[in-house]
Amino acid sequence: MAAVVDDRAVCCGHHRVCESCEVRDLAVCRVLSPEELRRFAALARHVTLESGATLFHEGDPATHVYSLTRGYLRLCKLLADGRRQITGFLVPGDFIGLAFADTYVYSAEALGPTRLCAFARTAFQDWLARTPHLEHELLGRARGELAAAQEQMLLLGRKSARERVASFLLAFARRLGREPGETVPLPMTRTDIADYLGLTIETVSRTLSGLRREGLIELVGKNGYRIRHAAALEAVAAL
Amino acid sequence: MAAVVDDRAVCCGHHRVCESCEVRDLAVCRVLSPEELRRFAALARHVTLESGATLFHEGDPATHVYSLTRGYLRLCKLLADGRRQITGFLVPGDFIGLAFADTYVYSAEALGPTRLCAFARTAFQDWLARTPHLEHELLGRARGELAAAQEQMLLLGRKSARERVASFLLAFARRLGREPGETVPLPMTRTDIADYLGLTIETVSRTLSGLRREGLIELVGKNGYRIRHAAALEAVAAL
DNA sequence: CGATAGTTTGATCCGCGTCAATTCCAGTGG
DNA sequence: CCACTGGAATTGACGCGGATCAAACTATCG
Repeated sequence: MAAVVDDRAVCCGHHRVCESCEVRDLAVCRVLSPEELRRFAALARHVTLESGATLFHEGDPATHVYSLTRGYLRLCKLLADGRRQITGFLVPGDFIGLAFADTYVYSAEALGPTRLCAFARTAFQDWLARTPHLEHELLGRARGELAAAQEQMLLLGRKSARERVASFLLAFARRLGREPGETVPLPMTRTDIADYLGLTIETVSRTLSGLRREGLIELVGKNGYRIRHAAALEAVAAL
Repeated sequence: MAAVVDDRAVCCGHHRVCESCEVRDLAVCRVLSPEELRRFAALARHVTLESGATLFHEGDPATHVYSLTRGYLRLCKLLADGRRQITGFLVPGDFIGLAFADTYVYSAEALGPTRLCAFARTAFQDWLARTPHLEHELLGRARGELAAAQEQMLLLGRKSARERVASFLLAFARRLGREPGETVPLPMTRTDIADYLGLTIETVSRTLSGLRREGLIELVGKNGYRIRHAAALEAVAAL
């Protein structure tokens, strides 16, 4: 694994414990008292991934859970012949560990330079069992992810290519908290977008070009975009 | 709503409290002490649905959560123009309330005569907050549903029609705990299967006929099937 | 029986996948 | 500064899997 673990950086990723920590919104910390945070910090280790590195592989024994503090991850599932489905993109503040128990059910790969907090899974589970309000917080997160997963099933099962791309652009902008009109970064490649939307790279490219030609969006370099007409794009998305 | 609520049937759906109750495996009860069960029972009401009835609609305020005791439900999401995606089928023992908070994120409809236990959502949430090990149980359920949802995304995004149908037949048989070779009931219509797999009714029908012609499965009436060659079917499913 | 809803099967069509050829950049080195 | 290079993106031509349209068949229920 290309992950670099920094054992000395005992940090839960939350400013109440660690001044140097860059994350503002770490699920597992938000609901804790200072005393709880101190004990919690002892469990955490910083992990750094370089661009394209794999955090863990689908099917491997699940040794850790993580909280993403910087950068973006893609979660991938593979078929035997290499076909790939990306089940989600993670942004800073997301927790990794809601969907699996003993083995990872997807691979996690860095879209660029990435930082995480890692927790040994068994220790985390033990600690979770003694911290009911944290479990409550995680259940809320799971709720949101389940609803999002079902929205994605609707997209994959019933929407056209054009509707899929429009839905994605709107959802990703909202995910990053960007106002309509602001530039949204696209940390993933066209291939990643295609594998997330159940399309091919060519169809994604053609569809983006079409939306740009029609003035609904603006492409900012190759790794960013801006929504010009949110209402029109929402109409295309068939929400 | 076509639901019939029986106010006198104070029953949590678990035999330890209610002799007449038919369910064997009710998530919200399994982890409770007798005393907890008694208090819990006061929250529950029996609901009966006739075939095709709607338990609740997508977008409505979420007033209740449920535990399915008898029959099968489909969970549906609709687009404005009527396109439908079924995000899951529920079988006895399943809990309904993991994916939504204030409003239902899908509609729930009975595939046949159905019985449920209903719990007022607010009361259930209050009670949940005071029962950590129940929250733990629900988090485990959410974990399983999330993993299943991601498997379904892989199916919808990347599998061919043939692979989808084969995957569905295998997964549904396992879901009902049927051994390979046993007859599996199909309580849903071809339309339901199509809307679950992101296909049309014609494609589902053609594909089932094809698998039957090849001897991989046997169709038992129109509402049942038997897997003749599990290994071959698994190969088709591209697991 | 007829009526109705669900299913199967066949013929045709089209959106998106596939294959192929440029084009566009971000590096990198001279 | 420009030339070169390799990976990513775009664009075009064409074909196929599954959707659509149409019709016949089956089962259930009055």
